[in-house]
Amino acid sequence: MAQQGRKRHVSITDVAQQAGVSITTVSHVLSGQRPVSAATTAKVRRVIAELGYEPNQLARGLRLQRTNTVALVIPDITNPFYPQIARGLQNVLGPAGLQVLVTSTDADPAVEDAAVQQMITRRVDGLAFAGYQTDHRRVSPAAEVGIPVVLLGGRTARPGIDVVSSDDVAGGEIAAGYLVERGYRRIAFITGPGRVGAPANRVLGYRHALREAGMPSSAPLVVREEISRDGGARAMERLLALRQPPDAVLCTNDVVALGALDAAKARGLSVPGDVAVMGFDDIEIAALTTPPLTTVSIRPLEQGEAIGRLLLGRLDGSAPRGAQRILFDPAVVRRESA
Amino acid sequence: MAQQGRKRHVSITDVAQQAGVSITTVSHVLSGQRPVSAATTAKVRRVIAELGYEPNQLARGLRLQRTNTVALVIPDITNPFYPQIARGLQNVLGPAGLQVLVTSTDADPAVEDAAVQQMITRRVDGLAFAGYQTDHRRVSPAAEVGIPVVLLGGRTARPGIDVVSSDDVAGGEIAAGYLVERGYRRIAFITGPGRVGAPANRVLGYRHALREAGMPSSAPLVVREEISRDGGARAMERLLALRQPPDAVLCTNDVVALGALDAAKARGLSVPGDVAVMGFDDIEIAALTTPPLTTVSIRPLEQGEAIGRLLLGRLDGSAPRGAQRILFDPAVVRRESA
DNA sequence: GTTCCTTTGCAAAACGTTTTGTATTCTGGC
DNA sequence: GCCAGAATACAAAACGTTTTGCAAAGGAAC
Repeated sequence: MAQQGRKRHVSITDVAQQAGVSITTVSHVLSGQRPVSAATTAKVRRVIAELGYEPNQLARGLRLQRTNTVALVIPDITNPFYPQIARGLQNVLGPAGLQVLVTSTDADPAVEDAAVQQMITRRVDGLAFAGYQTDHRRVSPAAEVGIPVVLLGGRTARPGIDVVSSDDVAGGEIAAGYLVERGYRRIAFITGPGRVGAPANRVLGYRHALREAGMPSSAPLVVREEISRDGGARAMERLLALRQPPDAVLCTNDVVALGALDAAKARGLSVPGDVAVMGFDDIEIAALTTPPLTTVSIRPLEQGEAIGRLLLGRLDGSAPRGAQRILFDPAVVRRESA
Repeated sequence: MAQQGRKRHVSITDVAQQAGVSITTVSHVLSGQRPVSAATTAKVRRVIAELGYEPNQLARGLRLQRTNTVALVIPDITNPFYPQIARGLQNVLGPAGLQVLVTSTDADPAVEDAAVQQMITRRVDGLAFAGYQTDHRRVSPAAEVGIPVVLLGGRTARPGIDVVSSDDVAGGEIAAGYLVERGYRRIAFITGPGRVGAPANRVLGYRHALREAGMPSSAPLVVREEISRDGGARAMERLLALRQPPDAVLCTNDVVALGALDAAKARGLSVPGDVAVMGFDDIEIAALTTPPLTTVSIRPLEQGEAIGRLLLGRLDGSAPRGAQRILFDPAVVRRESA
């Protein structure tokens, strides 16, 4: 019987009837938009409490042209990066009464387009979008009808669209800088085969930092391998076999670092005593390796919060006219491997 | 300018005007609810395409009393279990045109109640709810107004509310059965201090399986420790110090198993040669330990899908009247540690 | 006692759909 | 040539709000 749901939803009309006033008056009591006498206010409030009335958000949205809903369109909620984004978003949007509609697209452009379209028909108040190679064309239908859009991880500036992204170049610099500071003299980098995207940018930052420090950062020290645990192990073996092996190695992500750790262990080397290892991304596993992995966090939670603030700013009109681009400096998470 | 969004939303009225027909006709063309002449149909369709018209889901929902939205209320989207649920849910709901509204509550009853209330005012078509100690009272306001509800992980039968849950007792049985089958003769269990919930049920299943196999499953072999990596290590040390140490140990979850692995390694024992180790939950890390951890998956993705199907069944009325309770048998994920 | 504000409450329109009842036109049978 | 019935299109109501324009009532000033 609880299941049956015989109880009808109570509407503003019910309240008005029960209180013996017009729905206008009820609305005004609720919004304070126009003054209502104390007596009437009290009566209406009592009835509202008795009946447990809550305004229908659908009708409200239709009238107000505002749904208090924000869309989050991402490649895959199952990738641990995005739940953090979602959480950050909710952290700042929730207190403002907004809720989050999430869709995973598997980074398929057709699915992405459909999702954006779907969100438009639902009249979401804002859209946070992340693709694989985040492309502003995916979201332009939303932007065109005036929905505030924030792109996550866009590589380059977009025409008039806000972007939140982690600064991978800075990340490479920061990581390398940390190692330099800790006294390592020969710092290697294990990266992927590609020449674009986060891995490439991290190498860029690494090179820059080492150049500044007057240390070598090229040829034998930068090794390209498949981005995987095995790839990391193979790369590490190559580095350790060098005539002048590195005393520290930076890995383009934590999984690769895991492989590097494997290879070092296989050679009987101690980490960080014989060779330091450092990763990127601070995935959950990083805290659980032996030794626990020193890594660089790209602060997804804060990125999510930044997206939320950006959206909120657009909604209440407090944001500047032009597009904003918020870059996050990654942060070193110091554990024991470096 | 893309940002400005001067383009107004196109409504059914615009289409009707442009096509020189009434909005009724446009609606009928779209729904096929009543026949419309071929000529008119063609004309209307052309205009719709030209204008890029898509019905406003808000207005639609208001009229139809159906929003094509399902709420997912969970403790924390950041806990890797729930994104899998979310994904499973979307997998079955998406093709039916439903979208998912997600909220994290941190398992705070006040927040949970607010979230459920919020979802009701949004007139979601269904509600999937998971709490820490999932309690049906949290969701009864929704059930009372006739919103189909599915509880995730409820421990006992609920009055008329569908439940999806993993069968922890069966999980314990399956895990222990697997070890028995592989020839282990002295099987221990590391569990938490509590006497209720998943850990306790797993122990129950384990006991049952061993009793059936005529093996010991009590006193020194079941050890209670804090559920953490360190706790796992301490428990394992106690087990290994026994006069008759076990040849296999089951851990109440993967993190505890990680600790057990640590302790075995510290003693210079090989896994699974000297002692086998097995976990529960199949978290991401499980595949990355050395040796990779054999564990038991509670199949969260499938649970999410089951929730979706349950909800869909309630929505299209194809479900039986009574409440359903779907229990998932966990599945052994065989790797190398046992 | 009239006039003029101020206070208080209501009626009606609008948001964008779907659906029902009805009016018009067409078709064919007689 | 008329009529029944089918085919086609439309007007209007309803979903549940918020907001604007007005009207009624009350009080103060003259």
